[in-house]
Parts: sequence; structure tokens; C-alpha cells
Amino acid sequence: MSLSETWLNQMQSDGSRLTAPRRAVVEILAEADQALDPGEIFERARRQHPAIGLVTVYRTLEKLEALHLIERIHQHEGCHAYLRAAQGHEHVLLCERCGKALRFVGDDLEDLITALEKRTGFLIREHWLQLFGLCPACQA
Amino acid sequence: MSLSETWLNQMQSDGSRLTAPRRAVVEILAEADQALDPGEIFERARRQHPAIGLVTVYRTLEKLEALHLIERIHQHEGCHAYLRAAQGHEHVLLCERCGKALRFVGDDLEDLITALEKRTGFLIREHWLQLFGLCPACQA
DNA sequence: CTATCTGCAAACCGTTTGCAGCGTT
DNA sequence: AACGCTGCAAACGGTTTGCAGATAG
Repeated sequence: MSLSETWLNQMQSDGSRLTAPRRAVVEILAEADQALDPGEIFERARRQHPAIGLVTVYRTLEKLEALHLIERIHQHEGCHAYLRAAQGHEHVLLCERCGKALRFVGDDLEDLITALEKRTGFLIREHWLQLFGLCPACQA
Repeated sequence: MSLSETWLNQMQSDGSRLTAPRRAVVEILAEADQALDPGEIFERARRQHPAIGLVTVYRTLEKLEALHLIERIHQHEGCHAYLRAAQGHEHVLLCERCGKALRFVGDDLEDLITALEKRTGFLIREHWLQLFGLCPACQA
């Protein structure tokens, strides 16, 4: 089963209806190898389903985010792009030039976190780690 | 010399003029122990200088950011708050409840980054690390 | 004296909301 | 048949811009 089918099933179990514009948005996000903002998603969705409205894109994003299937990615240029959500301890590596996004697992932070908790008295509950650079293709 | 004086000097060297509304904004940001958004800065600046306009806050933020004296902090709730810029390899630890921000130095990421570069072919040039939790006061 | 800065009002633009009709289940 | 979904248009709210007068250097 493809990722978009899985997402559609989850949406349906949640009480959502499966409509053509929604399928278009889900497919775009499930297949994307980079974070996309609402405008970009709208533009792409339009190619499959020209009648779609931007509002439907926003509403579908809201639902997908509520189900933790996608999440907002923060970058220098803005924080309005969405990507498949991290699973477990995944973080993200982004190409600064083409936007290509790669998720990776890497949790060597335990020691740092424990030391900081001791030093600052904070109780640390979450961490964000993002790496930026150039993907192989963009180094050329 | 206090931090706000240092910042004001840097602005002046850059060709900016030192005006009362600007001094108010600079002092607020230099002294803040948490990230503040334009509206919050405006509200506080107003107390010292009631005639100040929101626009001046935005324009001062722009200058301070261009001089790398402050930077935008990204949080779940939004990405519009500014904090004293990180120096060198500093990262940030934020209290989810009161917003208190602490900068810390902690760079155990070399190994992770080298391993990822080898594995993905990316050339990694930057990383963001943010920790979230509860400060000592907010744990009570 | 001159260039920069200021506050105001208006323009902007991405996002959200209200609504009447449509489509899924 | 019922309820959710759709696109449209209007509302919204934060940010930016144009401008004429004020002010730092």
C-alpha cells in the first residue's frame, strides 16, 4: 500500500470523506521529497484538479497535521512549508538550494540533555534538530 | 558597557542615528530573558516612549537583525519572536510555559554530521538545535 | 544643513471564516 | 438522506510601503 493510500485510510477512519481535491493534496504531500508551502501545493494540485480552491488546500493541511501525518518545517526563508511528519526520533536534513529533504535517525543528544538539565534546572521535554547544506546534485 | 550600549554603538557605526524610540527597542531586546515578538516589543516600548509606532519597531528589528545582533526564534506557536543572537556555537533552551530563554554551548554534533555527510553525500553547512522544556520556576 | 528617522494611513498578502450548494457514504 | 466538503467572496491580522514633517549629527 502506498503512503498516500495509508494516509487516505487514516483520514477516512477519522471521519473524513475522500474527495478528488483531497486525494490530489494528499498524493502531492505523500510523494514529495521536499517541504512544500500552501501556494506550491495549490499550484501542483491544480494540475490534477483544476477546479480546486486554495481554501481546500489549507483545510486538508489542517487535517493532515492534526493526524500527525505532516508537519511544518522551519527554515530561514519561512516556516510555512509542510513535510511528511517525523517518525520516532527522526530529524531532518535540508538542501539550502533545491529544498530536498531527508529524514534521518540520530539521537546522540542524551548526554547533552542530561548535562544541561543538571546545570540549568530545566526539565527538557523536546528537541528540534535540523541540518542544512547542499545535496549531492546541488554541489555540482 | 552594557549590552544595549554596545548595540547602539554598533548601529551608530553602521550609519544609523540614535533616537529615543530606537533606544527603547534596543534596551528591551538587549535586556530580555525571553524571545519577544513585534507586538510585545511595541507594547513594552510604549511604556517608555508612548508616541512610538509599531512601524518603528519593525524597522529597528530589521536593522538589528541585519547586524546579527538579534535573531528570529522558531517555536511551535509561531516564528515571529526575536532574541539576542547566538554567538559562536550557542544554541537555545526555551521554557514552554513562560518563554524564558537560555543560550548554551554544546557541540557534540561533529560525529553525527560527519557520519551523515558520508552516508547521504550532502555537504552540511549549518545546524539548528533547540531544546524545549520547563524552567525551574515553571516546574512548580 | 542634510540625510535619516518618525508616525500615520493605506496598501499588501497569506490565512481564515461564512455561506449556499455539491458529493460521499 | 445526512453530514461533510467545496469554492467563492469577504473578513482578518500581521507586515510593508509612501509620504510629509521632525530630528540627529
